[in-house]
Amino acid sequence: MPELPDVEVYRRHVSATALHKRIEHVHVEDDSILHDTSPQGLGRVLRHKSFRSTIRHGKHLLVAVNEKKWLAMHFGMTGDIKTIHQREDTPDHTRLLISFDNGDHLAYISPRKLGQISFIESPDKWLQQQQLGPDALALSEAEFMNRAKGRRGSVKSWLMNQKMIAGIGNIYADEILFHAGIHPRHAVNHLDRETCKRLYQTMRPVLEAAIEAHADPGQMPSTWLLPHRSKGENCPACGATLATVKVSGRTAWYCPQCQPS
DNA sequence: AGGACGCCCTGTTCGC
DNA sequence: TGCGAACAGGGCGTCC
Repeated sequence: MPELPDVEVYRRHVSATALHKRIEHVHVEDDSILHDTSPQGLGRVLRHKSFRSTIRHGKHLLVAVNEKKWLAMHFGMTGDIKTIHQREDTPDHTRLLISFDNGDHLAYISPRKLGQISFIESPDKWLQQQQLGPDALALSEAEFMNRAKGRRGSVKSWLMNQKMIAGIGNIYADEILFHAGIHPRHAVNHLDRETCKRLYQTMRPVLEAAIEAHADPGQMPSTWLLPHRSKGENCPACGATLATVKVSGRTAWYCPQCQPS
């Protein structure tokens, strides 16, 4: 689930429920999710401290312990963040459980263990090292156009390339292209200026509306592609049967009528 | 440079 | 219905 809108929902949740509380226990259920740290290292840094603030960049959630220590969380293809109250059962696939002194716990959930957690010292420096592009919601039209310039390859793989723009994955790339009326395989460098602008101007409202819907497909408008991406379903705009094509090794859902190649 | 592929994992869905 | 195959909202490395 975790693309930009999902991670923004997690960020807001952490920000609203997990800041300024004393951390009592840190339990690592599966250390394969740890990157460049250990259960001991994690405990040493977090125990008896509290979280101060949060930042989201693309699909990454960063939580500050102090200016020089940030917990960086990534979720892979499946993941979630939940608050557990008191003695409630911890959710399945909880890989990290952080317990606060008020009895609440923050659970980092990663069913397929494709997520990763690490410590970083400087968000700015780290984002640069990771070569992540600007966050999709913090990107100007001019820079968007600029980044598209001279790129070869399909528009969908360009949108999903985190070094170009951070935050867009398979689902929202499809959603944005659907609303912009662009075929996922269309070459980026063949998009005319107007179409490229339309793509930019579609990206932000789609991501923002998805956040408003709490990144929950059930709360998204039925005019969206997202609730319809399965075999035999019809385009919510024109009724044509939806089609799929492989792009960057992932399945792209699109409407052959509304998004001609 | 960018596409195709395999891989890391495990739970769910698909198709015979 | 049952079972193995294919697939799933990410990203990395390798080969071409």
